[in-house]
Amino acid sequence: MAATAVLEEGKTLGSWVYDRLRDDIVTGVLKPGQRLTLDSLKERYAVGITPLREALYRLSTSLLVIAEDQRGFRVAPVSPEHRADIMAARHHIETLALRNAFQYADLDWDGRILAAFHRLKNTAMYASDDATITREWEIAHRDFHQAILSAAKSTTLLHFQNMLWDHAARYRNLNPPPRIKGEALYSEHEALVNAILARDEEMACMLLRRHILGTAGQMLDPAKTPAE
Amino acid sequence: MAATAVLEEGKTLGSWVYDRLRDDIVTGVLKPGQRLTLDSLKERYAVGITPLREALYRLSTSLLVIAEDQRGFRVAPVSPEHRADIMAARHHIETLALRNAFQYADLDWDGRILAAFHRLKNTAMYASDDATITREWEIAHRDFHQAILSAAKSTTLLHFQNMLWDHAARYRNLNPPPRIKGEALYSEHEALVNAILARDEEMACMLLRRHILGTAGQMLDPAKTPAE
DNA sequence: TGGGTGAAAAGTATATAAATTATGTCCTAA
DNA sequence: TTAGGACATAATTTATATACTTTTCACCCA
Repeated sequence: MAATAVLEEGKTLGSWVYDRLRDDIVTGVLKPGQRLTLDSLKERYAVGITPLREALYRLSTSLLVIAEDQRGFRVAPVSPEHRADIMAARHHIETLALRNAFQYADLDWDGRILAAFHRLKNTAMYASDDATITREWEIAHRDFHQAILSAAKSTTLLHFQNMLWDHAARYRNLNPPPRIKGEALYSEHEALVNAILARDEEMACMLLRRHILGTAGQMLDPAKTPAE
Repeated sequence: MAATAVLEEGKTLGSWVYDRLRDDIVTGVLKPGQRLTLDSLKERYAVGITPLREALYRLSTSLLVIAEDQRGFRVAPVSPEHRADIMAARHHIETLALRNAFQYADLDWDGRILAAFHRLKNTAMYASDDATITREWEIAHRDFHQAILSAAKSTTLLHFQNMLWDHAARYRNLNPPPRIKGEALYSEHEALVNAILARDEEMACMLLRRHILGTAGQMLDPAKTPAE
């Protein structure tokens, strides 16, 4: 099971297993609400208990893991309400970060956006089974959205955006949008790029909002999965 | 130096030392940028290295501590720019949370606000030296602001607000506002309470903004310490 | 059925060992 | 003489193994 990821130079086992755990939670390999016993994780990742605990505590602060004193750890549960809350917060935070980015707009920003968009549109979104999202697309997608906000100077907002992204990505992976919707994403991303290149801040914010929250109809039903 | 705080039933040493560390960082006992060697902390708090590391990693996710692989931990540094960023983010997040709270306004909310305000206004802000803020006021102040937002249902925004509060409180403690400014706080808080009781959302948001960011003159100089 | 008991499982903390980073000295070369 | 680099040593961080505590759960008895 364990990916072949290798411990990089200068990194600690704790950081390595932190990345692995976050990844497995976000991709849904570790299920929401699932109990995370140290013994099973120790075996799964082939590391000692100490780095494991350290990684789990780190994840608990970003709410991907729930830690309870004397009772161990479990994957954070999911719910339609929590999903709606995450998406709403993400919309607010990313809008703020985008407006912040517009204040420092320059050609480098445009360049990063164009490069990330180029990669994104040339990366397949669905795996051969048509139901799961590929890892490559997931990475390209994240890089694209980070490029969009990369001119922003507010490290605090960017840190929050980062946290929220993991949660949003988890919901997306747990319930991937239908293929038809997936194809609409291309034009949504493209429109966003064009609005930014044209320095149309209001348009860009509006498009980002729609992109995150989906259309009005979907917003009313928090159980539905809006596009990403 | 160590407070007489005692380990509660059901709590772990790790959680206890986490609270102590956060407290010592926020109150400025542990200085910004200061190196946190495990040996010195082990001695200071009289706990083993394992719970210490777990606590430090938790604090690193909320950016109060910087953790670097193989190089240990240090207290997060401060700067006028970071301070301005924290205050701006706090203003944004708390405004969003306040608007969220207004959606669920009810008499219980009013009651919590009145009770918290009553305690706050009857708690001394400055210690006998006139230069440091008392612990009691700090707690009452935090409780008051949490009461203001307590009707909000967005757990995500409230979580961010919580993180930001610690950072803001640290800056406040590192450079306490002058006594004259401190006395103006009473009326600022009171006006906020009145606006909420009157269900005047726009007024409340405006007052909260001014409360967090201070007056226009102070905003121009990020080195200045606006009121809280 | 319901509650207590005890064994097993799981979490927590310490001490120890291993690996990495930082420090300081000495030597060489300009 | 001094700047720079290599080496050895000390300090520190990281990881493991082990001991200890708490929780969980199945079982038994009332």
